[in-house]
Amino acid sequence: MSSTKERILVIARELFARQGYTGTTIADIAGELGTTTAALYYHFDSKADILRGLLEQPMAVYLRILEGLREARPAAEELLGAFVDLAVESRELSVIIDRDPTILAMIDEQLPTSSEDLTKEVIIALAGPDADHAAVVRAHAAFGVVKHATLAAMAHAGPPQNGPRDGLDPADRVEILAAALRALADPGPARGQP
Amino acid sequence: MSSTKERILVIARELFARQGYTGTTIADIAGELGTTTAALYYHFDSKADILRGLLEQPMAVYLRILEGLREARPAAEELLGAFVDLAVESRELSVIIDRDPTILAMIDEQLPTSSEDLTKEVIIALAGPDADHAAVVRAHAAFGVVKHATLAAMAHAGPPQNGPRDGLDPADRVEILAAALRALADPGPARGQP
DNA sequence: GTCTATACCCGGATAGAC
DNA sequence: GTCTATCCGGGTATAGAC
Repeated sequence: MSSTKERILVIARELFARQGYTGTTIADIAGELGTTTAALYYHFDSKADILRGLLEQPMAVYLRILEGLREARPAAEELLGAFVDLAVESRELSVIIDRDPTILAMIDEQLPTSSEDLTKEVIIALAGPDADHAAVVRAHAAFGVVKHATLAAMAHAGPPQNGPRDGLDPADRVEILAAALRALADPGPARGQP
Repeated sequence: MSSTKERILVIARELFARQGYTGTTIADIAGELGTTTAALYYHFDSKADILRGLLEQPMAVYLRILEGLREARPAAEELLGAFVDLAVESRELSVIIDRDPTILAMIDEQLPTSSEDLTKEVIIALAGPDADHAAVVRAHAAFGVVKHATLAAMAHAGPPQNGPRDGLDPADRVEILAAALRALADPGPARGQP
C-alpha cells in the first residue's frame, strides 16, 4: 500500500512545508527515507518532478473549482467554502505555494492560464462582474480570511496529539466562513449622513 | 544622497520581492548595480547582511507596535491600522518575509522573542485576553484581511504609471480596516432560535 | 571603491556495478 | 531498487592588484 514512491511524496511534503522547496535538498529527503540520493532518481526524474507529484491533486481541484465557477456562478459562501476545503486538503502545500516565486513560476509554466489571471477570476466571481473598486478590495479581504484563518485554525488544532482528528474543526469552518462573508459584505453608504 | 550602499539596498529589495531571497543571487544584484560581485563585499559582509539591512527598519516598527500593545491596550481598529501601515511601508518585504522559511529563521535568530510568540501576542490583543477559541479564529481572520487585502490593493494601484502616488489609497485603507473589523466582530448567538 | 581571478562548497544529477 | 563514485554547474565569498 505504501510504495516507495508514495513514501517519498509524504516525506517531501513534510520537508517542503517545514523548510520550503528551495530550502530542502534531495539529500534531506533521501536521509529521511533511509537511502542515498541516487535511489530517489529511480522513482522521480528530478526534484521538480517530486513537487509536481505533490501539486497534481490540489491543482486539479483548484481548476475544477474555477470551472464550476464559469458555468454555475455559485454563491459567495459556496465558493469561499470550496477554498477553505482546498486549503485543508493541501495545507502543507498552501504554505509553500503561496509565495515561493520558484514554485509560482513552475505552476504557471504548466497551467493553461497564468495563476494570476485565475486569481483574478475568483476575485471577480466574489465581487460580482459589475463591482466597483471597493468591492474588489472586499473580495480580496474575504479571500485573505479564508487563506489565513484556515491555516491558523489548523495550526492550533492539529499539531497536538488530538488523535486521528486531523483536519479543520467543523465549528471553525463555520466561523471562518462567516467572518469571510462579513468581510465581503458591502456595508452600504455611511450611516447618519444621508 | 544615494550612496552605493543605499543603491544596493534598493536593488536588493526589488529583486528579493520579485524572485525571493534564495532565488536572487549576488550576481543578480551586482549586475543590476553595474559592478562585479566582489564590489558588493566591500559594502556588505554577506548576502544575509544585505537582508538584515533591509529588515532593520520594519522590524523596529513591528517591535514598537508590540511594545505599545503591552502598555496601552489599543483598540482593535488602531492596532489593525498600524499593521496596514506597516504592510504599506514595507510591502516588498512583506512578500518575502511572510513564508520564506530561510528568512523566518534568520529573523527569529536575532529577535528577543520568537516571531511565532509575537504573532500570538497580536492575536491575543485582537481577541481579548478572555477570548474563547472562536474569537481567536476571528482574530486570525482580521489579521488575514489586513495582510492580504493591503498587498492586493497596492498591487492594483501601484505598478501602473500612476505617477508619484505610490502607497495605499486612503479610501482603500478605510475599506480594508472596515472589512477587518467586520471579520473580527462577534456575530453573537444564532439569530432566530432563542 | 572596484577590478580579475579563483577558491570552495554544495546541490542536483548521472554512470554503472550489484 | 539501491549502492558507490563522480561530474557538473552555480553560488558565496576571498585574495590581492589597481
